Amino acid sequence: MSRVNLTAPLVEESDTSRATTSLCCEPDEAAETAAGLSAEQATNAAGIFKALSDPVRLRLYSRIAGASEAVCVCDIDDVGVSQPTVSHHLRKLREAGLIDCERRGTWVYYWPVANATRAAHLAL
Amino acid sequence: MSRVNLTAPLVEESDTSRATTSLCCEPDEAAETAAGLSAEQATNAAGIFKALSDPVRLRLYSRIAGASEAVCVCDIDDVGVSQPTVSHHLRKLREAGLIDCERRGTWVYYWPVANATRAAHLAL
DNA sequence: GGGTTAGTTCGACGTCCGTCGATGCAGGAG
DNA sequence: CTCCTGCATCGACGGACGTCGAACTAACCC
Repeated sequence: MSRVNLTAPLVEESDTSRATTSLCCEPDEAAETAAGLSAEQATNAAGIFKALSDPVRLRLYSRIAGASEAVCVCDIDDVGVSQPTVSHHLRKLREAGLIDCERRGTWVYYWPVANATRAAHLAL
Repeated sequence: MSRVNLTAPLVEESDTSRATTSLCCEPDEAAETAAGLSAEQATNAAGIFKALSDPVRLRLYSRIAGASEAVCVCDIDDVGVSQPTVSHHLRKLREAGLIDCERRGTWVYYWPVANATRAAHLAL
């Protein structure tokens, strides 16, 4: 663990410790911390991150997004979970707007939606 | 909803439907679909995405990552949830390796960890 | 028609997650 | 020392999530 031990003794120095007698939350620091995302932007981007926050789902997406053409489900269902589970994850990715699909005869093909990860890139 | 209705009539054409009589999962399509992430890569990147998959947490991170200097907790705790919840989310971000912190007198300051989102960028 | 194969949907289970109030703990002020 | 403030931790609650087997549907073939 490289986490800071918050109960440990702690820093001793010097120039910054002078500030401990003044206020921390100054009223016009806005220029530094106001940036951030709006509540709406955060919700949108978080939705994309959530869709990619499962290892299985992320592997499925990376296979779909990395292929040069639409991919058949049966080509990417070797990710260690049952077939209904794969279907469930693909649905989540669809609902997040990251991929789309189409039935071609017996099989269903998936492909990535262009620019679907833009909001996520802005947050990173 | 722009989702494909999988129970709908379905496409009628033509050149691609010829392929329905052949196999879908061809043995040497590897070059197209093998790409994807390894199970380990996916787990790592998914951990980062998971840390950013909550709107509140994403806003906290964007404020910390967007600031030019370390940020005091009290400068970013106006996100609409209680103080223990903010602390909980900051801990999650720390455990994901996205931020780090340090105590300075009465207050605790947070800053982003450099290159912590690299694995996530690779997956996007 | 019946049978088979590909894939989604349903229902249930256990686990994880976000939220809160209450509590604990460190540091500064008097 | 005692009070007060800033923040982390604890314990509990409700809801969401990942997983599976079973059931269902669409398409193809005989």
